[in-house]
Amino acid sequence: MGGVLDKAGITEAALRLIEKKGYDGLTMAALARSLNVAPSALYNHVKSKRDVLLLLEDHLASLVDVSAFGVGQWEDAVRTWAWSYRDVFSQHTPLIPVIAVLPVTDAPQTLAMYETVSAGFRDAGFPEERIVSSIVALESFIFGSAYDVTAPADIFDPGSMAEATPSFTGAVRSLAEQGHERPADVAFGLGLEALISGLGGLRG
Amino acid sequence: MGGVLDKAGITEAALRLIEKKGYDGLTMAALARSLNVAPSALYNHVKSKRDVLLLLEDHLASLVDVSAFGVGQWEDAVRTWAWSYRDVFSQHTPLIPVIAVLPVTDAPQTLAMYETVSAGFRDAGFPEERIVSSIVALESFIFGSAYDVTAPADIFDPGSMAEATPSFTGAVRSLAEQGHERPADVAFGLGLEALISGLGGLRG
DNA sequence: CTTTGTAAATGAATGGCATTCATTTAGTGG
DNA sequence: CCACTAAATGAATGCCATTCATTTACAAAG
Repeated sequence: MGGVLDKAGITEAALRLIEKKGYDGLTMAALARSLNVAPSALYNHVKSKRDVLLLLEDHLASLVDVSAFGVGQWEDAVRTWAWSYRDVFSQHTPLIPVIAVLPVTDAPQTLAMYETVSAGFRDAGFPEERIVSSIVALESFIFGSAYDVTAPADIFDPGSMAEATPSFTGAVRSLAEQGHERPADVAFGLGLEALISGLGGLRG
Repeated sequence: MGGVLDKAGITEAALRLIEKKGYDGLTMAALARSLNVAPSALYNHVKSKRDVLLLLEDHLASLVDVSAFGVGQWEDAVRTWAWSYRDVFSQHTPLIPVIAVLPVTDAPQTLAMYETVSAGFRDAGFPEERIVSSIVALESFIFGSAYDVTAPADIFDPGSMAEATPSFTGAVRSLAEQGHERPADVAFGLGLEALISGLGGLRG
């Protein structure tokens, strides 16, 4: 009865499970069941559940669009990359705490993404010693913004505290009246453009 | 045997516990033990463990330094606030997923922080409909950067993949040689200054 | 003082979870 | 045909949050 299982199959099954049941439904038991296998069988292929999350993360990194680096303007490439990166991970926020502490050695697709992005920054004229910091700054913003996408629409409703917080209440109301675009998208666009123009100034 | 427990006491005990054992050590059982009480007793005062995390979050919000708003330049106030905010939550990253989805109604101290910051933005000349988006953009960056502080030093070491990723490897090396400051602080400073100057341009 | 009501604490259960391990099964190369 | 190895099994472990029927302590009302 050798080997219906491997890392690719586990990753795929995990993705299907998450799509159907969300991250709460992603248990080792459920994952095993979806593969018609006993839970303990999974441990022949992954060391722990964290390993599964790591496989997922690296797979998702391969979905991020880096194709604009090397063609056209640096600004446009960063824009495309950042929006795509945020969109992918906004569906997978439980992975963010994992990524944040994940050594890139363990994630080849993620490393490949960094390579493409780094080359794009270098070719755009960034001094070498600022490249990693600039990417990290953008990534931090992207991860934070990914959470933002999942927030409930009324998260900023001050409720009964409205009178005590006039400035904030007014600002929230004003945005709501204005808003056609998703609030999370407005904030992301605003911050991203600020980062692009600010970081762009570091080029030699 | 009425009432040795209340929300303030639970919050304080939880903070002490986290300081000593980290967030892995923060279990309802351990929290109860630290208060000399049975685990089930906690449920007379909080609805769930998530409630405890919520109490913690709101307490931490009160530690964020907003004192610079209303005195001096908007830029300086944002800088002080943002660094302080990041420093506080970099010690409490497990709360970030909670905050991200937390309606402000349930967190009075957090709401108070937003009020002060909003007023600072308004007084600095921000159009009302951009205030919330600007704050959200900054907050997203701050939360993402808080994770960054906790990352291991060698997180970007490409290991055996170094030859396959020359641009990235070079950039990582270059930063390491350069660096006296903590890498997370460099990236945060870079991104924050970019956001401050980019968002500052929205003022009327 | 006693009665009555209420808030708070108890301890025993429940169900879910990741993980471990001794054992079995099934192929593969000598 | 045998020996080795990789993979799957199912039963157990230990930790966890949460629930609930029951008891305890106290305070206010008669």
